[in-house]
Amino acid sequence: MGVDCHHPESAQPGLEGLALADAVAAAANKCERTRERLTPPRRRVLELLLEADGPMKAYDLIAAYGQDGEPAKPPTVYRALDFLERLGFAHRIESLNSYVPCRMEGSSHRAAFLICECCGTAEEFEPDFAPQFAAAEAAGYAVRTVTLEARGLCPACKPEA
Amino acid sequence: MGVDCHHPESAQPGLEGLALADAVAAAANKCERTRERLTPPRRRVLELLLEADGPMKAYDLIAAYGQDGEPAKPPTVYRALDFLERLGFAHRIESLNSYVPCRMEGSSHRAAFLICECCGTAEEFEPDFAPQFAAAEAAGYAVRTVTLEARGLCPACKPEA
DNA sequence: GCCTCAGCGTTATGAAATAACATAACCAGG
DNA sequence: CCTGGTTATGTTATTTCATAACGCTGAGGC
Ligand SMILES: [Zn+2]
Ligand SMILES: [Zn+2]
Ligand SMILES: [Zn+2]
Ligand SMILES: [Zn+2]
Repeated sequence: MGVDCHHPESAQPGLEGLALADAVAAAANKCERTRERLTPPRRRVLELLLEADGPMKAYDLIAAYGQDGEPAKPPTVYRALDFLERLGFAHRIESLNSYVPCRMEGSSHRAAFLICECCGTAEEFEPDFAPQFAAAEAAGYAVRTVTLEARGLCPACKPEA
Repeated sequence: MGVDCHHPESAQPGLEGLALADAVAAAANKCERTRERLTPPRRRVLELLLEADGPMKAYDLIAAYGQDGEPAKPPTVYRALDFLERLGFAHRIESLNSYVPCRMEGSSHRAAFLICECCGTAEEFEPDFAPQFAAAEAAGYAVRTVTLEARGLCPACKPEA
């Protein structure tokens, strides 16, 4: 991952079996409550994100889309990603051109990530934007969204303390 | 720019004439001090960034590269951008796939941007990452770089208070 | 001088995202 | 029902963004 250190694969195993089904069901419930539709392509892309061991590229999703090995057409996946982002079920990581399922409980939140340059994991955390937000307001800005991506080494990949 | 409000062009006019020459000369000096080479393509791309009224896309730079109208080849510009980023003369804005010249005085700094979704300006500011940094360290992460991009409306484009 | 290597020019290709338009499913009102 | 507005999908093609690979050149150390 750009830094030469060779740790095993991602420390963030994807969901399987029941856990996966539960996560999808939770999303479905949330959609019902807000009268949004978790249609087949949307559900499929959400599954793929949840199953994955780390951030997925759009074209990884496209390739993995069909259970029979048939890829999806790009718009299918990009539309599903738009939906999942809008509902807060997934986040785009700008600096990786990649997508992850949301790992936070609370519904609407501002996402931020700690990205390991060795093993590729991207851990979501709940940032405190107070200082930046205050600075922006002071300058007269009306902030709508904030992207924060910190890159470095995760505990597992960090050369021992 | 995604939000329907129609303000005039970017509020960040590019440099011209003397100011431009000064800025380039300053970069050249800094390179000399660190034994880095501000070669013609690097200088040219820096000029283009400084002249611009706002964030420039890589292919905008490619198109504008030749004084005679001849575009550059993509690698020429991407290499120059890599250099300028490395030296701190330019920054990439991930959420726009765009580049801006560095507007801050201090040499090595962590860049952050306030991006107006109406007029397209991207104002650089010096963020205080203390809280996020502390949180990351507490989690065992060794943070190397941080990307922060806040999107919203600038004072000029904000519906009057 | 000679070597080394960073930088460059060039061709080609790969990766990421969207435009545009036709079709199909959903749903509320009549 | 059915009909019209709305939302979502299927499909083709294209655009936009970025890098691989290779050979050449010229600056600077010895
Ligand atoms: Zn989240
Ligand atoms: Zn790691
Ligand atoms: Zn800067
Ligand atoms: Zn503005």
